[in-house]
Amino acid sequence: MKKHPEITIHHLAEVLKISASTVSRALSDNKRISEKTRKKVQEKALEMGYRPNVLAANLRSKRSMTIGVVVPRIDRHFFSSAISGIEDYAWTKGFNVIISQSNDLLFKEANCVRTLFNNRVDGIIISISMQTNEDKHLKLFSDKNIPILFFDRYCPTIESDRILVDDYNSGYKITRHLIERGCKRIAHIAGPELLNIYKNRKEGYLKALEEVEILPVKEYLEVTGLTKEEGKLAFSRLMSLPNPPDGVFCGNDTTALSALEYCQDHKLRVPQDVALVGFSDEPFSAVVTPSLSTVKQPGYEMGYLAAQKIIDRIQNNSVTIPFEQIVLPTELIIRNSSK
Amino acid sequence: MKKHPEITIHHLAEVLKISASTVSRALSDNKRISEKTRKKVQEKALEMGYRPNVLAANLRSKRSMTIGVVVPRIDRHFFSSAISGIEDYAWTKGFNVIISQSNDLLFKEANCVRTLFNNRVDGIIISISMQTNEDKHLKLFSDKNIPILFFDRYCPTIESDRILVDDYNSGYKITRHLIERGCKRIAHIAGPELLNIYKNRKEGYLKALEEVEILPVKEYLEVTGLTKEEGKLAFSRLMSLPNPPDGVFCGNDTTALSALEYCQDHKLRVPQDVALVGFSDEPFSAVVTPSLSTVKQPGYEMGYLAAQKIIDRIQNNSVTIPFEQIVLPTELIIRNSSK
DNA sequence: AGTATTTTTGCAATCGATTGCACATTTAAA
DNA sequence: TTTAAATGTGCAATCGATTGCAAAAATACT
Repeated sequence: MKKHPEITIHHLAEVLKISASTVSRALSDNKRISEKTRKKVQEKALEMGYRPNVLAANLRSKRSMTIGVVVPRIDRHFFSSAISGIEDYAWTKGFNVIISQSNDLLFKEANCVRTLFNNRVDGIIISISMQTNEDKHLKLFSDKNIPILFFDRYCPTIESDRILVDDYNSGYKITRHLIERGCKRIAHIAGPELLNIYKNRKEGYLKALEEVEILPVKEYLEVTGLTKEEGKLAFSRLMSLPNPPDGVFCGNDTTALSALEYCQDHKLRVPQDVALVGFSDEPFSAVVTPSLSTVKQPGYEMGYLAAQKIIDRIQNNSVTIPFEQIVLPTELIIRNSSK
Repeated sequence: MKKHPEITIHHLAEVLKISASTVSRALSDNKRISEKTRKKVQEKALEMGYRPNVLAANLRSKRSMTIGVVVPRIDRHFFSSAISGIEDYAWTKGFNVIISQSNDLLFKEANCVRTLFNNRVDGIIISISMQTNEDKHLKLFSDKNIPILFFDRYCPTIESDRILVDDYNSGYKITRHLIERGCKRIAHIAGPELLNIYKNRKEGYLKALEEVEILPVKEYLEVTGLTKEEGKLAFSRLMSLPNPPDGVFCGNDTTALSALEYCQDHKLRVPQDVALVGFSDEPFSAVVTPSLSTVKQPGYEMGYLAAQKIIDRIQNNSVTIPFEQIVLPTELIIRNSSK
């Protein structure tokens, strides 16, 4: 007797003395197959330990049931939460999630995108790198009409769905908060203008100042890469000014933390001497001393929503559905660093 | 003229007036193709924007160039670091990484594993859930001789490669450290015995006590699920003992943090009244006040190594290579919580 | 030139599932 | 009973690349 190392529909067909097409249809619950044969086939399939060959099915149907994800770094909490959300939803719909990280480098991002493209993912969810100042690599997808969805950091020149948070308002709320607690000289450590998220945060900041008729001071605006090191440098520049700020809105929690460290080293009291607010609500923010005021971004929810949106578009890939830009609200969390 | 929405080797063959097989061989640098035609084909391929159909190739060659990863939660720093390492290496070798999370639930883990199996991943890297007390679902892989590799949390009944850290020694080092700084009554908040990592940490703890002839006190050993809540409860039980401990080795940083919070709420000084040590070196551990002593596990390196190991096994899938268990050293980081 | 040898190329089957179309069977309607 | 409609099943092509085998072409050797 012949051994069947891997059962195919043809083996089932042979055993059941019906055609492979019937088996295929029976297994996919096609309504053109009678209840009787369907049951017969499914039972036999189970009995013989049949497992469908996803590869073959995908080849034929020209889908891969896979969505690609590109993020700057997987090990950053916001992104891993988002991925968690993506993964949770995708899994329920039978989609796989292939992830890749750009390390905030444009060439690496282009590389990832191309690989995902060659692997024929059905759609791509991406948060672009800090260096991304062109969209050639992304055109690959939009040109071929493969759904692409940006979350958080997006490329404005590509028409597509976007899941964002309200950075403008967040920047505004933070600054308002600093004003209301009595800060007079409010500085902002911003991220690269290239990314709209940072630009918007900055504009929210400026708007809040304008509203209470505080003139923005050029020296109070630092633009950096928002790393720990750059943050510390920027903050030390700020505090070395003849008239240093008494409130600083840091572009993210990492720079806020390095500001905090600077203060500890230089015996500055937070928030008495200078109030600090960060951005993102990293896991450490609630537990540092003093605890760090910040803005909470719903990472998991964004990911979940992103997955919903893109799978929906994959499955109804009509070009008719207009692109949607969903802007989620954020939550200002006031902690001791600015109380 | 006919439009070619997606170029295949057949289109190339047609244009170049050679056979598809030659094209296929030329593209894969097969040595049986002359330099001349090879160049000709490759240039044309580039010119026409040919991209190989990975699906078709994989179907034929019965590989998927994909490795599956199952972790309890993606958004935990240790795991996201490991994934980052896996991803970085796999990418260099042209492998994709499909990730899935078990949420520390056995049934979800079994589900993930089965899906990956059906998707015909070439290998699987897994860190098992806290509930995993059986190995049926993993047998799927070992039975079919598909490489499986455990990292950190492993299933002892499955023969396979493993990348671990030296939990026993870590537990030992932590306890030694507490002893040396003068602690007399040392407690341990342990994780479920089901997982060897926790068992080993506990045994390291016991070994250290034994060495200095401290008799283990039953009440000083708490076994929990190591969540924030359970940690707090366990710690409060410890501190409510008639003779509370003056040093606690917490099973992870999360429980150590909740212990810290308990101390703050109850006006206990750390480390004067009770010294604390955690495990894993979470991002927050260095920045809480007091900063948390802990053990650093090389997450990224473990992931990177895991990917190397499994890809190596996939590519030389001879059964002859004996399974390997790699145990990486950890680093005890002494911070203020136990100084 | 003629044969042996090596190099290069092509034919056709294969991987396993899907699907349009046609044919067969059953059921309903006239 | 006949015709029409509905339901169930099978044939064969298809998705795109790979590969064993054989044939053709190029080269080497008497």
